[in-house]
Amino acid sequence: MDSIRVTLTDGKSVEIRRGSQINELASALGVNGDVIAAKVNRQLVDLSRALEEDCSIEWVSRESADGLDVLRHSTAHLMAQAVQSLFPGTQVTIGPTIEDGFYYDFKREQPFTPEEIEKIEARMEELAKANLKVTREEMPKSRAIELFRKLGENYKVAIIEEIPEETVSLYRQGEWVDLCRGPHVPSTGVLKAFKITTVAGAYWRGDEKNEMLQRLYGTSWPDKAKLKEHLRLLEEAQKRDHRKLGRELDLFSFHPVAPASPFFHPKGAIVYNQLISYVRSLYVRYAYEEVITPQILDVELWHRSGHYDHYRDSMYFTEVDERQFGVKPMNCPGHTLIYSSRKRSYRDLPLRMADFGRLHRYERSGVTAGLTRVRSFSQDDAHIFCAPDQIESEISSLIKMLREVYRTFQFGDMQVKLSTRPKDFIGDVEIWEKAEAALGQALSKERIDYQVNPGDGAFYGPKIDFVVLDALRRGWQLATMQLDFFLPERFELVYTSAGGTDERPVMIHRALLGSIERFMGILIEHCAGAFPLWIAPVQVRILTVTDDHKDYAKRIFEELRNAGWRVELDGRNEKLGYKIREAQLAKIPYALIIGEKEVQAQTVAPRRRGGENFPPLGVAEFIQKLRSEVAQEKGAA
RNA sequence: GCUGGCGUAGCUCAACGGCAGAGCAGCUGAUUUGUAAUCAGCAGGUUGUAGGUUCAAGUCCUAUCGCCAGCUCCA
Repeated sequence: MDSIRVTLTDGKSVEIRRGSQINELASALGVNGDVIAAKVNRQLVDLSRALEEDCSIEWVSRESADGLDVLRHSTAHLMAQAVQSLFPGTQVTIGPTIEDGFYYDFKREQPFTPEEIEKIEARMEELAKANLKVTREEMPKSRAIELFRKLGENYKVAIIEEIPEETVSLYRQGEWVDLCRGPHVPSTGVLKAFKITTVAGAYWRGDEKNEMLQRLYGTSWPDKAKLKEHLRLLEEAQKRDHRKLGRELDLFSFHPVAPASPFFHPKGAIVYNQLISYVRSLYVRYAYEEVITPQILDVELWHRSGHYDHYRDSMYFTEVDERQFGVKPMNCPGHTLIYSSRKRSYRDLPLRMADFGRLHRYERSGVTAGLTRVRSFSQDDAHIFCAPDQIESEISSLIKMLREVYRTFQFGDMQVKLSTRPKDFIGDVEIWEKAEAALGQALSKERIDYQVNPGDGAFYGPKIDFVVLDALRRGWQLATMQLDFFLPERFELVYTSAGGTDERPVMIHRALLGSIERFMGILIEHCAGAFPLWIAPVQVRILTVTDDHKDYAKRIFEELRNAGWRVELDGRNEKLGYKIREAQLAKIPYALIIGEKEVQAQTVAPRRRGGENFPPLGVAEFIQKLRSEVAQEKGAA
C-alpha cells in the first residue's frame, strides 16, 4: 500500500494513504471541530487538500490568528455571494481581510442602501445555514478568463490577467464561484457570527483616477459572544470619541469660519498647555533649547528648502508689499537659519532646537477629523543638528525620552518601524548605510523589537516611526525620528571640525507627542476624558452641603487656589447628591465635601472621581496628598 | 478632491408635503438638603445657507457651506 508519513505538532507522526484528504486525517485523529484549516509544511491550506508527500501538519483553529483570517476571508465570500444573488449584474472585484474584519468591493451603479444591507445580512445568514460545501478547483488561466468573461466579471478577468502563474484557483460554494487563492473554511456553516459594519466608496485599485466601487465592510468572529464583545468595544470607542467628550467637557469647539481648526476653550487650553509644559520640563533634562520663529516667511525660503516644489499644495500663501510669503507648514527651514546665524563648531553639536510654533497645512476637506487631523496645529517639534557619528547616541537618548513620555501617559506596548533608503534618494549610499546602521544599533541597544520597511524612507533620509496602543488597543503613530541629509545640503550648513575643516551636519527631525492637537485627541480617548490629576482642567471641586458652610468652603477654596491648584467652588443651593453627580460627570478628580462635621473639625472630606471616599483631613494634608499624587503620575525622573 | 450619509433650541432627539415639539442644560422662584438627578414656572427656532417646485416645504429638487464614514494623499 502506498502511504506517506505525516508529522504532527506534538512530534508524533502517523502513516496515511497517499492522496488522502486532510479532513480524513482530522476525523481519524478526532481533531477538535474548531479546526477550519491546516498548515502543511507551514503553508496554510484547505482541509480538503489531498496529501501527496511526507509532510508536517499543524491544525489551524478558528480562534487562532490564521484561523480568524480564513474565517473572515470566507465571510467576505459569503457576503459577495449574497450580494450577487440579490443584485444580479453586480460585479465582484476584491475582498481581502483587514484588522478585525474584511471588506469586499463591488461594481454596481447604485450605492447600497441601509435596507439593502439588511437584506444582504439576512441572505448571508440563509447561505450560512444552508451549510454549502466550499470547494477548491484549479484551472489554467485561459480557462478561468473565459469563465469569468462569460459571467461578465470584467474586474476578475483583469485580475487574472495580471497573475503570473499559469494556473489559478477558484472556490465554489453552491452556485457561486470566485477567483481566490484561499484557503477557506470547509463549508459556509462554519460562519456563525458576522455583521456588515459600514458602506463606503472606494476606487478600483485605490487610484482616484479609476472608477469608484461600492465597498462593504464587515466583521466576523468564531462565535456570537466574540462578535458581541467586538461591537461593544466599537460602541465604547464611540462613547470615548474625543469630539463628543470635547463638547461635553467644554474643552474645544469648531466653527465653520475656520474649517478643521479647533477653538480651545479655557478648559481645553489648560490641557493643551499642560502637555507643552510637561514636554518643556523634559527639554531641561535632555538639554534642548527652545526657539521662537516667524509664522510667515518669504517664498524664497520655501523655494530653497524644497517645500515649494514638493509641498506647495499643502501650504497657505499670502502677498504683502508685492512680496509673496508662505505660512510655515514646518519649522525646519527657520531652524536652519538660526543654525547658520553664526559660525558653528563641532563643540556646539549636537544642537537640539525645539519649537512649539504654530503650523498651518492645507489638508483636503475629506481627510480632516476632529483634533486628529487639523489644518492649524503645533508640534513638540525639534531639530537636532549633529555630526554623523552622533546619530546613534542621539537616537538612543530620544528613545529614553520617549519611554518616559509613554510611561507618564500610560500607553502600552509600542510597535517600531525603521524605513530605509527608497529608490529615489539624495546623498551618498555610504552615508545612508551608515545612518541606517546607526538607527538599527540604537534600537537594538535600547532592546526594541522593530520591523524594517525597506525602501519606505523619505528621499532625504531614513526614519523610525513609533506606534503606540491606547486603552482600547488601537494603534496611533505619535513619535517619529527622521534623518535628513537634504536640508543641511540645501542650506549649506557646516560646522568646523576638530581638524579645522568644514563638515556638514545631519539634521534629525523629531517629535514625541507629534501634533499637540492630535495627541490631545488621542489622550482624551485613551483616558475617556478622565484626565490624570496633573492635566485635569479642574482638579478639585468643593461642594457645600448647605449655605451655612459657604464661608468655610470659600476659605478652603482660596487656600487651594493660592497654593496653585485648579479649583472650583460649587456653593449652589442644591442637594449634595446632585452636586456629586455633576462633579463626577465633569470627571473632576476630587470633590471636597464641606458640611457641618468638616466646619466643626476644620477638615475637608475628599471623594475621588469614581466614588472612593477618604477620611476627612486638614487642607494642608490634602494639598500634600495632591502633590504626591501629581509627583507619582509624572513619574520621578 | 472623490463616493455615500447627515445638518431641526446650547446638547440628545421628535414632527404621513398641512399650526415646529419633548427631555436635559439655561433663567426665575420655592426648598437648606451628607455621597450619582427636589419641585414649579419662564424663556429658547428665518429647521446650516441661497435658489426652485407646490395652494402649502423641516420634509421634494438644485447649488453651496459644514460635519460624519471611507477612498486618496501625507516631500
